[in-house]
Amino acid sequence: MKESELKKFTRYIGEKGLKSTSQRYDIVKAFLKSKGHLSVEDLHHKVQKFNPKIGYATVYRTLKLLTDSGIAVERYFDDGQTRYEHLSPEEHHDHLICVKCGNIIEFEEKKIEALQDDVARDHGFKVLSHKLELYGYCNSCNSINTPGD
Amino acid sequence: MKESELKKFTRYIGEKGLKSTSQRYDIVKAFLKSKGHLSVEDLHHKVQKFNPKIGYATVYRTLKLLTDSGIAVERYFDDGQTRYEHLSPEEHHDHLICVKCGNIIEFEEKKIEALQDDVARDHGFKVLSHKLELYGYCNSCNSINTPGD
DNA sequence: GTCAGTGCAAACCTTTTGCACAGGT
DNA sequence: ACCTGTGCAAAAGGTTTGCACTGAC
Repeated sequence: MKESELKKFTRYIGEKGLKSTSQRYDIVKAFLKSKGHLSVEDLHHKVQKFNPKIGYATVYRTLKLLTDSGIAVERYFDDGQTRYEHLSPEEHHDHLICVKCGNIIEFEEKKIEALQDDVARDHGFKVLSHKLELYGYCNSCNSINTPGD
Repeated sequence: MKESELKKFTRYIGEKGLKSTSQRYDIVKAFLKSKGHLSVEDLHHKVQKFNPKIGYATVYRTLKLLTDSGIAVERYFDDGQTRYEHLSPEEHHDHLICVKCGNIIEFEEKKIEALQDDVARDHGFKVLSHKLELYGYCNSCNSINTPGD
């Protein structure tokens, strides 16, 4: 029995005795509607359409709630901004990142995940989440690149 | 034929027509002597012992050179500081990170790397480097943790 | 009515940059 | 002598925090 992410948030708010405010719901809904790797800036911008008075601080604070409630995960790429993406254990994906054009391709590989679990077990580690990023040249950038050097 | 990392730096400096200054060598040597994931703060502190006048700016600038010359790689964990570690393709390692105590365990798994190459190939991607981090509870934190949530 | 949540601005921290001086070439 | 590199301090991002006001309970 799978509950929607919005329900999950509502439940989290309830369990923690937090208040359900319109700002929080605007932000959560904007987040859930989006996909990919949202920066705080992105999300703040989207939320402005619902409620132009919402400030960065509230977005930051709500994003923390989303992270704590297991709906979102923080990601650190190399652009100096923390980005947030949906956490859905069943459809976890990893990233191929082109260092030339910055394009990010998502992929999924069950066999790698299985091996990860093996490694973790060997170290007595209980894995909650993981992050796998491959950096290199994507197909198009690779063909431009001269192989000799 | 494998050259030392210091030689590699010297060569890089020469090729680019950059100047070899004592500050640069102090920083590079301090970096090469260290292991693990150095923050700029860490490295600055270490370098102070050789030359107390070296400032943060020079450390940052030299670390960029180290990155460009393929001696160091930047890493982004979740503490808001960029960390640098040695790049040695032959002895690449990945990380198990305890979300409770912050302990970082390094590991290496050739089979995972092989699968990564397969995935990359499927996408026409030429991989230069990668980053694999497993987040969870380490052995000691796990035993403290009550399994029944 | 109380107390957590919000919005704003200031504070903070890491990283970058401008500029005058130092030092490698 | 030239011109890059350095050190300092200021600036520039991104993120957090203090505080008075708002609004959920």
